[in-house]
Amino acid sequence: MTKQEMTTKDNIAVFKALADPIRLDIVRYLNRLDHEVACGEVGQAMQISKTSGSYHFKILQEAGLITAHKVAREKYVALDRSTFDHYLTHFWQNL
Amino acid sequence: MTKQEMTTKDNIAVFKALADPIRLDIVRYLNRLDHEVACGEVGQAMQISKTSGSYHFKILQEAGLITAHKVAREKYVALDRSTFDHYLTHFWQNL
DNA sequence: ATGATAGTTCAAATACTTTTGAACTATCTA
DNA sequence: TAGATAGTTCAAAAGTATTTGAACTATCAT
Repeated sequence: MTKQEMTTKDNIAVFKALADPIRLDIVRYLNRLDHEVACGEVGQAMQISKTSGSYHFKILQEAGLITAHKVAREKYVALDRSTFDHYLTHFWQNL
Repeated sequence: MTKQEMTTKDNIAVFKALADPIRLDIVRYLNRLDHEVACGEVGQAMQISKTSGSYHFKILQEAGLITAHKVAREKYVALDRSTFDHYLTHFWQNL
């Protein structure tokens, strides 16, 4: 996706995803660890149910804030720092 | 407010404020103009009712994203770029 | 003083987000 | 194969956010 193709929609999805205390905690956790972690481990650390975890990871993923890949039973997630950089760090450039 | 006093709450208010298409449009408008504008002018440009405008400006103001001061009947608003810089541009430092 | 303009407040209505538990798929371990 | 574990999906319930119109305050112009 090029800069010219950026829409308000993308922007909004990113800010919506970050506008929640649980999801911001997940982001903090993944940032500290700085490597792939299974959803279950994160969910336990956040003390949320697996259903709630599944919901929040989906929102972060759809906003492009995390990458995910499944290995057998487990889904490993990590921050996609390029998305943070694009929409936050370079906010004024991409507004 | 010092960096040490930053709470999740502030963070969330900023992201919530930006997680709305109308408010993001207001931010774009104020960014382009880059000077104080009366709420009414912005509201007209956004094609929203004055009640809706009042609501959205309040949310932006409470998040610290705009400054406002009243001159007689009119309320003039402008972006508070330091808040954007703090929470967006320097996101990782203040996470 | 009267009438218009800028903005706020309130409460009701609508729309959207999040949580919950049960049922489900797929994988693992014994 | 049976039972456990990781995660998803669904629908209902609960919780929030947004819009609306009417009533209001304060200022402005005649």
